[in-house]
Amino acid sequence: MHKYEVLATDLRSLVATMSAHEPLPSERDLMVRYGVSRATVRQAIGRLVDEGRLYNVHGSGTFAGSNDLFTKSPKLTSFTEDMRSRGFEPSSRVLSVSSVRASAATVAMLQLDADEKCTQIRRLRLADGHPMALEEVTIPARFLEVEDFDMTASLYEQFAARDLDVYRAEQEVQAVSADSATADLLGLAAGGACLHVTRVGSTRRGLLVEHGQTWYRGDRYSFQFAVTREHEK
Amino acid sequence: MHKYEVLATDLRSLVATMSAHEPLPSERDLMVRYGVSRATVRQAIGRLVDEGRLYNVHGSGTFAGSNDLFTKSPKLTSFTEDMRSRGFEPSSRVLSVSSVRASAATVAMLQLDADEKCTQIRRLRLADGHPMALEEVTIPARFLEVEDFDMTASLYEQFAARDLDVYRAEQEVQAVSADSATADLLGLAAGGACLHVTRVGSTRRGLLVEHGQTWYRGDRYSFQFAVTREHEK
DNA sequence: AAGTGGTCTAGACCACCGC
DNA sequence: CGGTGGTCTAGACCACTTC
Repeated sequence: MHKYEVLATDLRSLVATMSAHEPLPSERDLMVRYGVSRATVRQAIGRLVDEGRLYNVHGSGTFAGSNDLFTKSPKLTSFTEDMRSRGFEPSSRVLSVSSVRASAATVAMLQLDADEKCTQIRRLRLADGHPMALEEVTIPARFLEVEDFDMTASLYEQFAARDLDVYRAEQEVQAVSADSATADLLGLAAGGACLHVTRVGSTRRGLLVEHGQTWYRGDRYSFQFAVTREHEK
Repeated sequence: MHKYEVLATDLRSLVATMSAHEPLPSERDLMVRYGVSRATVRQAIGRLVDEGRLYNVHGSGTFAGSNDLFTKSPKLTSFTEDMRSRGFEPSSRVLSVSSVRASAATVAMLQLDADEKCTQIRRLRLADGHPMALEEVTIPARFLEVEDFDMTASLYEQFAARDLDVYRAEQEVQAVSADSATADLLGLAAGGACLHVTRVGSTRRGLLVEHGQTWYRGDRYSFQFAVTREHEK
């Protein structure tokens, strides 16, 4: 455990007890209190600023953030983590596991050879036993063969076991009307609105590992995140 | 212009000429080349990592990222900026500017007093002259009075003129079916899918400035962003 | 073992804010 | 003016990868 992590953890607790716009002790104050250098203090504070818990005002101080609603910045989460954090108990029903040749879209997204063999998994994702999303994931077979897929384990665990941890994903979100097959599976009226998410997952080293599509029930699922302006002021 | 910004700009150009997974010169190399300290080099590189242009591998090096499609992290943009970056020419048609009492939702979102007077603006947003989104923004009247709203200027410019630059926004995205009035305005079939975005905008100091709702045409608008795992490894 | 990024120190000066 | 955060330096040692 590094010093800035210890400090960041401490500050998180401190900030939790503070009200909005209340000032944090100054950086120079914190460095003597914790017996660390200012760079270390700043690294810890920077972390909390990224999390939306603090904000800096040049020349004035560092202050507690204002919103406790959904302060978090967007993070890569699995369906399981996502549902747990929303207070649902996740489960899933595997609809099919098959060997397919990559579609043109997958070839482009994952930069594959034309018609490369892939493993495709379709799952119905449930929250507290009710359909929440329909998911289709396509993975180059050289990363995961059909016969190696373990229906009882999470996909990301299986990636991790192969040293293919998905670290970064690019997502595209769109509103669509459910076709009848999708609506059926999700328990939605035909033509009901769905949140359609396309995802390309890659490892920390940029290896493109998975191409996923998910259709979330529009009436049960929403997606939250914070955005900021890039320029500092 | 600070040194790390100069370096970051230089590195952005360099990275643009590199192919995926190609190694960047080492940090120690860059510090002698540019005559700066290692901390400065790391600040510049850190910036580019945040932008998705580079990634670090502890013990091995820093490398060019892999995707040129939509590498950017989510940023706060105005409709105007958003459309321009997609290659459309934005315009808008003001539907109404009115004085309203804050709805329960707005009161909660902006932490207002009950029934506080607000200015509400409804606009149809166009891209290349075609309807793209319907937008409704509610602003406490103490920030912007109805009679002070300038229909010819951008809303964010008017905020800026009052030192109320929106720096951070929390958004919630959902798929909904358009009601008939909305569908009419957007030129959509009744019940067509819309991307519904709720936004709470705040200044750098956390002052809650605006509560907005936007309905984007599902068939013309999508929303892209990258996410990463939070833990470093 | 050599080279890389990750953490950390103990300073310094600058830019900005509030009194 | 004093205090604050923002930038920068010139080191040091650690952890990790590669050979």
